[in-house]
Amino acid sequence: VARRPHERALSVDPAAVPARSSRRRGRRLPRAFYDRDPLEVAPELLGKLLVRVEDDGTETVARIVEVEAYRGLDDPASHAFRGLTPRVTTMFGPPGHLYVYFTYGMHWCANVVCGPGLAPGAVLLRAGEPVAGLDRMRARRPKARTDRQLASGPARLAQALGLDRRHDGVDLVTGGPVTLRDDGTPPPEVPDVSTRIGIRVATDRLWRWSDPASPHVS
DNA sequence: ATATTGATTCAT
DNA sequence: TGAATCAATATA
Repeated sequence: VARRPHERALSVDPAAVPARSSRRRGRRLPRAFYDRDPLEVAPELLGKLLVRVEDDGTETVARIVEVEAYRGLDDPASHAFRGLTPRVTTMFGPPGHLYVYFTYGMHWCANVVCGPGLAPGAVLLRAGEPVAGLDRMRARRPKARTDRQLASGPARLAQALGLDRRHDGVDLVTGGPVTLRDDGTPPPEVPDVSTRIGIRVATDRLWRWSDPASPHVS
């Protein structure tokens, strides 16, 4: 039985249409994305969306504009370098989980655990551009005098999204309070590359990447 | 340039 | 049990 054009258009299954948030926020990154060396993953994280969903359903979203790679085996600056300790348990687990640590007596920083396999690597999320939930971010970061200061810095980013000890180990892939999404924005073709910040060892490695076009880099 | 702040780790 | 370390921020 032949269908008229307008009937065709109406034959789309509504259940096949992505949910609103999925359409707007793009697609969740699959496990395989993380299951690689952090040096490969890190620059590809630029442009991705870090999405925090609170218990009441509120979303705060930041676009990643600055990252640093840390490896375990051969990287003295990595928390995993000296082997498995209680703090770095998440880094030694499977890729695609969030590793959140406490530093300088007051700050939390969020990392993405990479691979390959159970190799203890991670990418530190150093800065983001606020995309949604700005009011919530401002409330969490009362000391930010401008919106640029909301998430430009690893501890600022974590604070803006309300990330702390509770989120260490959360799975970014299977759906939960924190996810990473690809809305089609490609990483910069030519990212800025530089040495990592705030470390005292292995300072010569060019393992920091940022978006040269973003004013939100730390 | 400097004060802040406390968990984590390793060495007694 | 104690000292050293620490992938930062805010204010001056």
